[in-house]
Amino acid sequence: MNRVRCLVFNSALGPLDYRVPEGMVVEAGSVVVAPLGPRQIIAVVWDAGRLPGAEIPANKLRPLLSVLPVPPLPAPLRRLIEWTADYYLASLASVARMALSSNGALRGGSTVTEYRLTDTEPGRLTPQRAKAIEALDGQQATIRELAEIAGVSDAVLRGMVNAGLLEAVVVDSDRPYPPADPAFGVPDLSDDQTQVAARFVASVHAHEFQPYLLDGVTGSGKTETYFEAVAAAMEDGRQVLVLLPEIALTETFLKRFEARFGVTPVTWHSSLKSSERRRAWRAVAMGSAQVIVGARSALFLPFANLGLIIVDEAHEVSFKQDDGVRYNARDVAVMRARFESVPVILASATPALESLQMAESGRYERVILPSRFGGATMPDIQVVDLRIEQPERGHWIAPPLVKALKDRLEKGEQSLLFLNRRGYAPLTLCRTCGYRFQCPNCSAWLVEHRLSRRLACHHCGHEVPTPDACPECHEPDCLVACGPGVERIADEVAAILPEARVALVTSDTLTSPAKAAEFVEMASAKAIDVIVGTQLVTKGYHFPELTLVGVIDADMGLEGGDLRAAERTYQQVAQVAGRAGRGEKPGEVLIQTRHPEAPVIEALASGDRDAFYAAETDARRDAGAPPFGRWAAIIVSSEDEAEARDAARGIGGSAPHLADVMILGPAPAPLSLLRGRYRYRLLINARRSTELQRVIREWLDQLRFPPGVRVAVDIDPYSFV
DNA sequence: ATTTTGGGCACT
DNA sequence: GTGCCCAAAATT
Repeated sequence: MNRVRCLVFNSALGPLDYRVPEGMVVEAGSVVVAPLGPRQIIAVVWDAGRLPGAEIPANKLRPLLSVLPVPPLPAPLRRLIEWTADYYLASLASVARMALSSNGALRGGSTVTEYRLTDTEPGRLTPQRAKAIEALDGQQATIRELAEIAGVSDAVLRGMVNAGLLEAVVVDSDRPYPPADPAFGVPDLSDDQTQVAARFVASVHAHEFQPYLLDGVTGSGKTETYFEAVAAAMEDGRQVLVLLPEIALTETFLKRFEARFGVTPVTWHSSLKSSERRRAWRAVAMGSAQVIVGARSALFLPFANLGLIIVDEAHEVSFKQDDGVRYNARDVAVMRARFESVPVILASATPALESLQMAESGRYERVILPSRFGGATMPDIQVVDLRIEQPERGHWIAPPLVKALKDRLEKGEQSLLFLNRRGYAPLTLCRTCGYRFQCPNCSAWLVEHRLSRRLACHHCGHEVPTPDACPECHEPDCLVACGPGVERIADEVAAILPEARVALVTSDTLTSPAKAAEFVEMASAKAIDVIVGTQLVTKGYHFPELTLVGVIDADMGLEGGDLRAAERTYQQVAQVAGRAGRGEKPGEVLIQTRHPEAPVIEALASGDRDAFYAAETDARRDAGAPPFGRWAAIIVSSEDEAEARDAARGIGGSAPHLADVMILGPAPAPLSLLRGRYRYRLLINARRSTELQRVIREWLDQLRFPPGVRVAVDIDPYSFV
């Protein structure tokens, strides 16, 4: 009797056993179709003996229906799925779902129909058709994509197909990607870079697990250095995974890759079209995709033959996923490298304290790129005390920064103002009655977006057009914007420097790769004098003519519900400061703050990174925070406020009493209402030696909750929200 | 998660 | 007895 245990993608179901029918060949990792009641589901055959559960009598087993034409999920990926589920207290099903996130990829051998312009001489053209012909020269894509490129509706293109102006080309959706050439654009490296690269290359060839912490300031050439390791893996015929925070996955990065390897890499991120997703997934699984550059979800791709993992900007908090399975891609990347027996490079100018600690303890090898490449010097950093240098009422740029901006404009140099807040103003209220615009689904204010004339919730996406009158007292023209957002700062710059060309750079303005490219083009052509931007400008863009960086509010990050607020502020300001003076002219950075005496601000001002890390290390040790202690959060949510509260109290009431585990709460979560769900939270602080996951699992396993209540566990949380 | 089953209840 | 609603059980 040939029975197999399978993992199904439904968290409410445990592993299920099936019979393998005569003539069917399966192995661990095979993706199969199985019967479940009257339905057919997709399942993965798992390694015998690795999933718990009682054996079902043989006469109850139903036979598997078929094996899908994809390579079996490799063993290292199966181990990674198990580890991730176990460590983050998630169900195997929810983790496995991430590994098979491209459902279309599972059925093989299909084609897509793409279109391209024919040589047919067009007769008289409608304006729309002329526009399309202009834009689509040399392009080949599906109708929908072409419509996007040309900026016309798909009806226009379908008309052109009928008129013979466009022709159909049937394309194999499994067609291979063009090969990258490790010898294409070999750069001249500095001595430091050469040495570091040589270690990476040796590790790649040795094909053994070794985590590296690649520590080097912005502009020290980390990317060029790890590209040599990428080239080494290519030469060995092995695949490479490069993980980037979503916002750093820019045209700029892809261009640098292309300059080095002759082709753009295969990308993996949330906005891939389903056909691209499918092609990439299959190419990864077949081993034909050499390099995948992707956001955190790329970690769970079924690499056939992985040789190296790189996590760039490894300190980035966005590597921590905060919905669904709450995993930290940086940490999971190291585990994947371990299961794959390959080196992993964590690159950052401002490493996370946890990573430095791992290097300290010898578990990671720290390699340092000490200086800026090409002789550029570090910028000069000044602190502007907002309590003394007060901006005008209703303004946020203090006099010293105003002066510096004017000075740069006169010299024809570029400036960058950084404020990590989208929109015009974070709060809108009525001057007459005091009404405040709040999200109906979340305990958060609606942020005014003046460009789109809307009030928006940044947590759930709720939007309303900005009204003219107060919805409460109906008084017209009584709404006041409170506080700054980047749009408001851009207005302020325009008022101070009427002749300056100001560019606003946020996820609201750079909505497509084309717009991002246009911005980069204008910035390098010096058609922009002042860039006002959010987090987005701190990543992936290189402005050689930029000599002034202004941080509008360095205190903002310190207020939020972030367990690592000081560290994040340090990283964010250091990153944006690193944008200044990357060319030949030296850079200057002005940091506006109300707390110039805060250790993080002092460290930034003096440029003394080690002092900051030392102070932060002490603070964390005292607080029992990572890496010296462990945190976890239990978040209880329900659409019914009382139900959520009761469930949270039930959890609190049955908390284990352990000497080295401290439990705080339950209390309403900082965002006590989020996307229509009321939230309560318990925090658990434990010694590092504690088996925190086991404690929580045993604690929660004995409890039962009403159907509408969700209980989520966040291991090593970042956000206190 | 989705489907099936079965109990309780009103109505014929 | 039948239809209907809802909760509980089963799904391998």
